Amino acid sequence: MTTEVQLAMSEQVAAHLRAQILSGTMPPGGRIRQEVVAEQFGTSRLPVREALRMLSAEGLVELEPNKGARVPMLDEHEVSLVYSMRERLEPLALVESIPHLDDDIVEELRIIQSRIEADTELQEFLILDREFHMLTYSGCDSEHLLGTVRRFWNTTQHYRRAFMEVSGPRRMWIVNAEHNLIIDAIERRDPDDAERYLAGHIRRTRIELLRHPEMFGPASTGASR
Amino acid sequence: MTTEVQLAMSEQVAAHLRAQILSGTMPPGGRIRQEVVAEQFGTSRLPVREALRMLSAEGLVELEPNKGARVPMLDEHEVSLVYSMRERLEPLALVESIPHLDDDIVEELRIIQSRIEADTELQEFLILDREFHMLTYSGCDSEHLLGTVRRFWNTTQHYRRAFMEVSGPRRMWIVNAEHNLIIDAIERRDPDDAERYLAGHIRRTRIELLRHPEMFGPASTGASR
DNA sequence: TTGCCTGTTTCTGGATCCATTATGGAGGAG
DNA sequence: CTCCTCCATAATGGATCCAGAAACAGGCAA
Repeated sequence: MTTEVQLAMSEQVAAHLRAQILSGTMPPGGRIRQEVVAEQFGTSRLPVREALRMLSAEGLVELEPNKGARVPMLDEHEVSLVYSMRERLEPLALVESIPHLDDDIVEELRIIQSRIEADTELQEFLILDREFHMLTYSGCDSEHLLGTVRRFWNTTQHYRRAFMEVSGPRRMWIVNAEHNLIIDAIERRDPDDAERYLAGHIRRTRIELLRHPEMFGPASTGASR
Repeated sequence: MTTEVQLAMSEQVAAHLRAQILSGTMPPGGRIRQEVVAEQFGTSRLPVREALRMLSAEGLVELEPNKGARVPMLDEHEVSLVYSMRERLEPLALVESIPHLDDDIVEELRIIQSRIEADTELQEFLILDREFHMLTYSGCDSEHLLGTVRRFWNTTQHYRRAFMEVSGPRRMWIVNAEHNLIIDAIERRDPDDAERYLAGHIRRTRIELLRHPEMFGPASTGASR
C-alpha cells in the first residue's frame, strides 16, 4: 500500500505548465493552445482546461472567453504596484510566521542562503530566493495569506528574472546582505526588526526595478502576436 | 446593435452561485453538488465545474480533489488575519484610486452613504457597504489589487453578516461616522487622511469582531457535516 | 493600392457517456 | 455491544463528439 497519491491528471498538467511558465519557457504574452498541451500530455483537452483555470487562479495565466489563455504581460506600473502589495503583505506574513519558526528552520534558512551565495547561476538564484522567502513565511498557517503571497510572486516571476539579468551580480550582493539581516532578526525572534528589514528589502527592490524601464518593452522574449 | 455580450454559460452559473453564496443562501461548510446545480440551470455538469473553478479563484468555494466543492468555513484566527490583510492592502488601493476619482464619484459616494443611513435593513446594508468601499477603490486601475481586495471581501462576507447580526444598529452608527470621514478625505483629495481613516476603520472593525467569538461556533447556520 | 466584405479554417465552449474514487450502511467477528 | 470489513451507491474526473465564435486569407470594389 503505497501512500503515493496518484495526482489527478489536471493537477499534473497544471504542475507542468506552472513549471514552464515560472522557468520562463513560456514568456508573457505567449498564447497557450489547449490542444497542443493536451497532446503533449497524451490526454484530452478537458484536464487542460481545468489546469488553465487553476493557473489563472494563481495568477500565472489569464483567460479570455472564446479567446483562450495567455501568459499575462504586465506594464511597469502594474509590476510596481504588485511590489507595493508585497511590501505591505509579506511583512505581515513574516510576523505571523516567526513565532512558529523553530531553530531547525533558521538553520535551513542559513543553508539556503549559503547556497545562494555560493551559486551565482541566475535560474538557480531565482529558485533559491523564492524558496528562502517562502520558508520564512512557512510558519504562517493561513492559506489565504500564503496563497496571496504566492500569487504575487507568480505574477512578477518573469520580471524578477529580467531584472536580475540587467542588474547583474551587484544586485545579488545587496540581496545577500539583506537576507542575512532577516535571518538574524528571525533567530532573535524579533518580529519588529524582521518586518522592517523585509519591508525595506522589498521596497528597495521595487525602486531599483523601476530604474530599468527597458524590461517593459513590447515583448522582451519572442511572444509575438 | 446591442452591446449585449451573450455571457458564456459557465459565467452565468458562476454569477448565480456567487450571488447565492454572498447572500448567505449557501452557508459556510455547505457542500455544492455539481449535478444539482447543473439540472437547476438545465445544463450539463461541465459548465458547473468551470464555474466552481472560477469561484474558487475568487475565494468563494474551496475544491478538494475527488471530494467536490464546499463553501469555505473560517475560524476566528483566519478571519482576523484576513482583516489584517485588508487593513494593509485596502489603504493602498484607496491611495492609488484617489487621484482618479472625480467629483461625480464623490457625489455617488454621498448618495450611497445616505442610502445606508436611511435603510437599516441588514441585507441591504451589506450590499451598500460593499458598493461604497468598492467605489472608493474604483479609480485604481490594477486588476491584481482590485481582484485581491474583492477576494478578501468574498471570503469574509458571511462573517460580516454574522457580525452585523450580533452587534446591531449601534455598529452601523460607527460605520456611518467613519464612512463620512473617508468621503471628506477623498473630496479633499487627501490620500494620507483617507489612508489613515480607512486603516482605522478596518482595524476597529476587526477588533470589535473578535469580541464576538460566538460567531465562529461549529456551524452558525445549518451546514452540518 | 487600400479598405471592406465574405468564406474557410481553427480554436474554444458544451453535451453525453464511461471510469474511478469516496461515502454510507449492512453484516459478521471479537 | 462495539468495531472492522466489505459491498452497493452516488458523486467526481476524464474522453469523445458536436456546436459556435474568432482569426485569417482571399477576392472584390472604390
